[in-house]
Amino acid sequence: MERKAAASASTIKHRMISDVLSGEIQGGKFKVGDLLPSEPDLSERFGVSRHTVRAALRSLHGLGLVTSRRGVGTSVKGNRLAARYSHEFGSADDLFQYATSTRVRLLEHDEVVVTASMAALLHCKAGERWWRIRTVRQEPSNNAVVAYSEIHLPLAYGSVIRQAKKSRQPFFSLIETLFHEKITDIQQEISCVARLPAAEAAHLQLPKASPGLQITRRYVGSGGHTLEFARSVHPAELFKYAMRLQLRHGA
Amino acid sequence: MERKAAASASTIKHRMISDVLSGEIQGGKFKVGDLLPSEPDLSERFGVSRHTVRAALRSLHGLGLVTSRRGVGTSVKGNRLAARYSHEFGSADDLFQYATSTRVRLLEHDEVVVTASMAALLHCKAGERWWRIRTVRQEPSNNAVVAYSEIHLPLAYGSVIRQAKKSRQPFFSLIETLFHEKITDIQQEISCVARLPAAEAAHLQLPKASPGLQITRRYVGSGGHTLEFARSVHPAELFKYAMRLQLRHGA
DNA sequence: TTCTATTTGTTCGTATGTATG
DNA sequence: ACATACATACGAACAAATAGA
Repeated sequence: MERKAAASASTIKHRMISDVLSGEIQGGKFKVGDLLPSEPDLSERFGVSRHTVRAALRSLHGLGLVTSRRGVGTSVKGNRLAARYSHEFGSADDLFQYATSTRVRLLEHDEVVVTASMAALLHCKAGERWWRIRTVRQEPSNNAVVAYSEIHLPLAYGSVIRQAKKSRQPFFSLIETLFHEKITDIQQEISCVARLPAAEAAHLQLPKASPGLQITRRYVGSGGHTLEFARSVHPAELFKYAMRLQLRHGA
Repeated sequence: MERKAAASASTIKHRMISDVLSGEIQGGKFKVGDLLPSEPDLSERFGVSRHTVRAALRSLHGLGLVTSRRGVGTSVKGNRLAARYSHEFGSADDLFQYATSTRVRLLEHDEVVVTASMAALLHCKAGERWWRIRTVRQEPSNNAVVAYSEIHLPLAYGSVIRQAKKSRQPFFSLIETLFHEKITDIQQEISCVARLPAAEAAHLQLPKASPGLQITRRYVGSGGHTLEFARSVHPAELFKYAMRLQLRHGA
């Protein structure tokens, strides 16, 4: 009831004009780099005030189609609608949406020699020695296990493991502060594992060969090297990864 | 225009005003949900024309801090500007990481009365009538099914279904162009379904009760209403959702 | 229910400032 | 110096949506 079906027949002038111009840009009448007619010229063409033309151009600017330079004119920047959606975090901690409500427990940590397949994930050479840490996350109320994680750290950062036991901060956060590193990039993959390995299913208190949600994250420092690699598995149904992607204006 | 530090020491009136208001919002003088003073009131307060106030508010709107409703006023939408990590897309299409390589096939579409549980997902009232569309996505090379989707659209947008068959564009993209809507928010949830319903498993050419990766997305327009709701299921192991979160500079 | 006051949205006109070529 | 083009800013009026009397 609140939405009218009259779609492209807008009576609003500046929108009509931006529609026409947007169509002409996407249709190729104005190519990328071309200068659009000047604002007074467009005013005359469409029979509207310059103010209205500017409102239309502002909309095109918001769509990323044109860019204006004073003293020069308005030129075509792109011919495809470029919206930008972003998924933003206050900090990397926000990745762990359950972090506040759950408790982490360190199971074990040992030095391992990385295999070829693991090396591909860590972006390092096979045969290198890394720390491997195993943890579970539990709901404090009923002790239900919500995550089993396997974390790999470069040998140099081993001291954060002790710290983590005391401070309860995530590894990457400790690495940032203790080693003056800066996480500039997080590469994350989410997938569904049809049959969890027996050991992991056991940690999650699930029957053998249960399915699970798997999330892998590689934390990359400013130098491009891996600061931490984490793989977590979660019981199916119990865990949900929610995110919100918002349109960013003024790209 | 943006030489550099012109932010707070700008002589441009509308910019100065947006700086002040932005500061007051972030400082807590106006809380989220609060209504800002009306445009005429702000004109008087700052001693400028309403036109200039509107330019300032437009800038705040672009920053995602406020939202305006005709007949009501301008209210505060958020109070934070700088997030550190962001996951960006060129467009909402990029959510479908496989979209370019796969082909979508429309199975059926019908009008349905939304149940109470569905209404919660759609953010509408139970009993409303919506369109429901079922599709599958196939790999062109071997015809393997990579996704089964169930899409809900408000009745008013039914015309895009015909269009989708011809133009092969996603529904939300057609709604944007045909109805002058703008997707400002996408709420996405990723989870693992332990046992897919029989019908869905069949569509995915999987054995009964197979696990699957489920992704739900709610596309929200600028008015806050749902433009499209989509639920997709993918075969386990076959599908991976990858993303990259990058540190934003200047934060 | 109808009416009215309020508030934002659209559009016009006009004038001046500032960067470019 | 000059004309051109966009940027900023003022004033005015009406339309459309909303909320409350």
